[in-house]
Amino acid sequence: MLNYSSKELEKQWQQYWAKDRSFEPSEDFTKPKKYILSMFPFPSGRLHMGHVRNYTLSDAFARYYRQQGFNVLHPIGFDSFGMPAENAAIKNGSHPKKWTYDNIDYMKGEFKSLGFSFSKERELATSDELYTKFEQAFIIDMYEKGLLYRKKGFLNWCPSCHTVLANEQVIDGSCWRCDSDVVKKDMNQYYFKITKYGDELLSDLSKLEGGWPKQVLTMQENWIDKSNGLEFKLAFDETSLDKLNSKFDGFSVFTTRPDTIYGVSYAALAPEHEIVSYMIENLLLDKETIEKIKEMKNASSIDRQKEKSGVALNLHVLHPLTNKPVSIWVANFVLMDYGSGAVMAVPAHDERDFDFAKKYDLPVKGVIKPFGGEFSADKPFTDVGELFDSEMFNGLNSKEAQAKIIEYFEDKKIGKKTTNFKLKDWGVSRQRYWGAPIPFVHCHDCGIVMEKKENLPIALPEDIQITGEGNPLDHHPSWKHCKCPKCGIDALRETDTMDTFVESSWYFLRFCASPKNWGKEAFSKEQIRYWMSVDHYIGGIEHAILHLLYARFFTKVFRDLGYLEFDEPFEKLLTQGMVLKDGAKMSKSKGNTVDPDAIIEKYGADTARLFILFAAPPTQELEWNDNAVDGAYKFIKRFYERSVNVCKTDKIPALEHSKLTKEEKFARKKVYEALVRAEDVYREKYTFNTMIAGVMEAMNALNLQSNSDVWSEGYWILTSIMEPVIPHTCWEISSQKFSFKNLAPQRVVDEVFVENVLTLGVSINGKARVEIEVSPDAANDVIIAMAKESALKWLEGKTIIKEIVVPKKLVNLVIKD
RNA sequence: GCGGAUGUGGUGAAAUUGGUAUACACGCCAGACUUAGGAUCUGGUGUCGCAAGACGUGGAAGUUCGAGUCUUCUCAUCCGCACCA
Repeated sequence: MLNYSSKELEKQWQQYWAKDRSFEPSEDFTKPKKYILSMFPFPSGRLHMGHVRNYTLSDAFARYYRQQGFNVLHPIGFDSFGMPAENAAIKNGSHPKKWTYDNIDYMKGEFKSLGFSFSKERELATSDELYTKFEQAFIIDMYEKGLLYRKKGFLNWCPSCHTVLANEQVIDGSCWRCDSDVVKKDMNQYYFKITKYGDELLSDLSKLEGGWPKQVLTMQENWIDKSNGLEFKLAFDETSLDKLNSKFDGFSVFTTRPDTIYGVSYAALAPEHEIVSYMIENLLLDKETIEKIKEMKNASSIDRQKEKSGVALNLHVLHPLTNKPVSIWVANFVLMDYGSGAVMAVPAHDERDFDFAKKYDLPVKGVIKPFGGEFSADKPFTDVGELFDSEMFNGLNSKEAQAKIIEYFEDKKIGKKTTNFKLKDWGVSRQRYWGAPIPFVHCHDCGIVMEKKENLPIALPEDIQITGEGNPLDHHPSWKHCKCPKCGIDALRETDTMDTFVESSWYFLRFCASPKNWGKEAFSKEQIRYWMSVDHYIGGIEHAILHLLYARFFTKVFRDLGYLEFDEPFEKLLTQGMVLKDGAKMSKSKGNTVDPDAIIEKYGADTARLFILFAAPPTQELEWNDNAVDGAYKFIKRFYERSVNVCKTDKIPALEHSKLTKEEKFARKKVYEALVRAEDVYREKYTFNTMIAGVMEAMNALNLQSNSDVWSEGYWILTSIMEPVIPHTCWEISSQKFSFKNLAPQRVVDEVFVENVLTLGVSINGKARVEIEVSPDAANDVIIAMAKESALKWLEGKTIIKEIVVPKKLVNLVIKD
């Protein structure tokens, strides 16, 4: 009698794997490879069930491909810069570095106790100085290429985190991390020129089709949101020019509907537009108007969306085609950071322009009517239609007119075809301590100067005061004082640090580098060529835009810098569902968390892993169920204890199928069915739940017979299938019984699927009625005759009008009265 | 509003891709063994019905010999984006 004791058994194998260095990738680049990557964690302190699910999935892939003979890279690291470390410092006085690395140590222990087959030697933390060193070098390269620049802008500022946020980090007008209302602030900051890659980031999404979930592709597409249209200038009339002291001769606008241009009845500027600012500064507007504009500017983005409002500026531009005067307004629905911050307004054919016009009683001039219908000024007509009141363009349909009008503007050199993206440049400076310093120096004479690469890394000082007020680097007595790398005079270091999403934008490349060269280079082209791209990338859907977009951007930049030779980093993306308890996402505030350590303590790692993979397919939400966890434990226990029926052997037993009993044949069939299913699951479906169900069925079938060769063959295969899921138990069985020989590719034996009797369903008018047993080579007319005989009771007094035989499945008889 | 998904027993979920709906597991019911246990084993378990049988994959229609699966419409839930000119 065997006794399953998860604790001893698991510990023993974890020690074996550590000692044996079982999971280190080989440096032999002639072998076929698989790069299996799960999104690395922030070292928050302890793993939660979402992590466990994530790494259980990647581990299953990694172990499967190792069995199949691939050279597998399955690394892990820690995305270890970031605000929670600093917040912990503010709260309880610990140093962010200590807090971070203590957490990392603890979490590494958890990885081990879960039996994850990560490469130990390639573990890294992005806050390691060696990592910062190469990152800063890349930043310098990007600056030299003009892909990083500094400018003043209206930035998203989180008053609670005391730092700026990228557009991607503002969710519904709130901070993605702490949920505070984000305000706009006017300040200097560094930007990555991600918009330069807007077109490619969009068009290359098609290369990912099939490999990435559709949802993620759509989300990225919507985020980048490209639109084509016409950009042209609206010029002020004489009176307005005078009013503005000839400081501005006009402003440019962008439209995707040039076909509606004859319907322009006013134009509107964003409250932040430079012309508006000029008028306010020079008191060209009355006090009341200025107040209203200030109100618009200060409104939160949510308030700003509630109701349209605006004020007239008493300025006019001339319509570019008709030369008629058009009044200028400031409107809250015009956004400064899209297009040029100004729009031509066509209330007759645009919902927003219409609402605004109604409120301020502005003219509505229709120029497009439905085909075969008339324009009505009651509501905007936004569909495709036929142009009228549009001079030489009358009668065209609006689609054709768009192209013709753009052409006309280009001919006359008064406008041009333009593409606009909703995607903005990525603002990366953060006014916080625990991040990678931006490696630039401000010199009075030379301006912004790059640090010399040999001086990298620019490391963080450790003796800092973290109070939560202001930027600790800025307040440090000596750190920022330095010499200008160019001219040598006294200068100041940049005290902003980088957004932590910069680190996660290239960590998957760093993993490709052999650790023995980590000090010398970030990675080599040869290593990258071999390991990339990532074959399976597994993580949460919450990174659909942020991390995955930035990582794609960096890949393209690195390609253009000559560091690599491909366009997309992640071949296949698997986005796992959330882990729920009582129908809600597990969270500390709701008090519905399940601690992985407690589950391991009670049942062992294999139970946790089995439950997680069995309870739901990976992309779906997973509802935690204590009873079902118990069930998973019982299965493993049975699986282990019944291995007493298996004979020790180092090759798969040869069985003479025809001599076996019915039960023995059935057991073999179930075992090989499970194998076929497993191959399918790993190759394309990833529905581990059905694979495990198959193994359970096979176990149930094995139990119905007692032939020890059938047991041995069954376990030879089942332990191989299950090793990626419950590795400890399977290594134990495999070492006891098979000297590990079965942890290798398995061959499907077809003879077990050959039946000497087929059971067919007989249905009448598509309705299942009885079953008949026929020989596999029975002719259709014999089958039909048998079917009729078996179904006599339903056929009495009816006429059969059609007979259908579906081979190996069923017979359908169609009857009528 | 736009976009993406999902909807099957008491529960988590299967269904070889148009061929006998509910595999596997949890739960529940009954029984066996008991050194009484939240262990193990055996059997049962979609709904209605004594039964024969009828009904049954959110709802309605359609295509088909045959639909959970395909088509159209519709309802509900979840997620993402949202004044983008």
